[in-house]
Amino acid sequence: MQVYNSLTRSKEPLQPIEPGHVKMYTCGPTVYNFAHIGNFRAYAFEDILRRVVLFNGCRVTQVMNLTDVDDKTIRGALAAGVPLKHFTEPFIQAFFADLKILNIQPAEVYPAATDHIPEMLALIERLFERGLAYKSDDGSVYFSVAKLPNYGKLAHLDRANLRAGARVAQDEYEKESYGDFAVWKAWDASDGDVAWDSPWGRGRPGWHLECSAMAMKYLGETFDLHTGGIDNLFPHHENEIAQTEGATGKPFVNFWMHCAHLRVNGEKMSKSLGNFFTLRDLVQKGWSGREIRYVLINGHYRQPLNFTFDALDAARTSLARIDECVDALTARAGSVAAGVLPSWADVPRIFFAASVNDDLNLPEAFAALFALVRESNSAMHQEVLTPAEAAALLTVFDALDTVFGLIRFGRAAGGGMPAEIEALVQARAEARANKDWSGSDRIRDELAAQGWEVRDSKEGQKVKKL
RNA sequence: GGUGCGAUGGCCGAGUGGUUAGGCAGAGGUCUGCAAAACCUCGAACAGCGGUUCAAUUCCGCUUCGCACCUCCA
Repeated sequence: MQVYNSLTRSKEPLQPIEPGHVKMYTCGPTVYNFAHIGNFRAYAFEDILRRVVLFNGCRVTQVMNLTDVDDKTIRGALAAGVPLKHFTEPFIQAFFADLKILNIQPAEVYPAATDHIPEMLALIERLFERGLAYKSDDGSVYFSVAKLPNYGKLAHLDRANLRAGARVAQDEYEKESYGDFAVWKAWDASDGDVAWDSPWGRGRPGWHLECSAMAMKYLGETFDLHTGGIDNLFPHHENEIAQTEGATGKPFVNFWMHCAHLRVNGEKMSKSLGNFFTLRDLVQKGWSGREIRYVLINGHYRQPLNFTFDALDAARTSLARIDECVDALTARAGSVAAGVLPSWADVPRIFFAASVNDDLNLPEAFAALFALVRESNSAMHQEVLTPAEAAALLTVFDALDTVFGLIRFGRAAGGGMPAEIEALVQARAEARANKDWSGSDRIRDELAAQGWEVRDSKEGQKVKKL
């Protein structure tokens, strides 16, 4: 497979250091609130990446950090009047629950920043040894960007052209030069009781340092792949590179991948625009995890994605179409063992693999999926599909679904129908046998009113809960 | 000011120097008592202006508009 590497700004074959085993680090949530769908776009992208690597027969070791100490978590804990861990724990659990709703595969390791303070202190020590860190008057420790010649290689930023952004006041910290960033932040009153001892005084780790220390601990000083949202490219990822390469003198990461932002109704998501949604907001509005997942992975990860309710509607209809096809194939296959695949299935099957391996081109992968749906339906319509072929097609759908993660996932449970529904269906069968069409239609309306859809086919009535 | 990205049919969203992306929505048809589903067919797009070329939606330049980052936003 080949992927777009932000470092080289080109597509390159993804070759892991250890053949057949991709080690990746993905920037995880800051657990001060429920994650929103913009966050989940990034996690869904990383999930697809992971699944495509697995699809290619490689092993994956994925590390996703939990940032459980920073300005926002500290502020939240102080406002709630509880210890930091007590404040963050529910959001960590909510995050894992949300991942399940979206069928995002769990990472191998979820290290929390507060559990890795010793590793962080050791890393700062190494930076001092290399002459890359200095202590300021207020007790904070800064990384000296000027000492690292290739600082800016990821963001392609020229230090001479850096200028103050609007995000942070310039006089906030006591730094030697603009561009230096804190690896250790000295305690102040706004931190409450959140502080750790260090050789440089009480304080807490800088955000960038957390990721460097934890990535190195679990994946080694040099590993394959690091991902995140495009907004993390600078300064976060640039600074991770600076810290790690500064300390080790070795390359940190071979491949960097970044996903574009999500917009909602064509606008940046924001609370004031009323288009700010957490996953649970959408679930409360009646959208399922698989419908939301469909929308999130339906675009290419490097293009901005416009999230709309029309798109969710389209996802619902599209998924129903896939479900109908899979159900029909399942019925056709019966208990027959998979036989030879119909020849027309080869093109979409191969096209699918080529698409996902070309920098995760999911839109094309979906086109392949729908080609299979269309051709399968067509073959069944013409009654030329054998049960063995249907069974073989189902194995193909399942193979594709190892990447999509939504064909077999999250479908409304079939289950039995309540006795009163059963009775209505039975009554309707009798009405139909008597060609009592108005009676049949009346019962169909009644079933619809109770949330059950009935369809007539050659095999009889098909009843489905809506 | 710097560094990048983008503009595709009613909506979402790929891709390509010449040949149907795909999904949703829409139109017509087949099937059906009707409906639904399914199948078949169809219409509809490449922001604007130049340039290169036999040929440009695709390559180049400019313009307009939009987005992202420029020190702790996925």
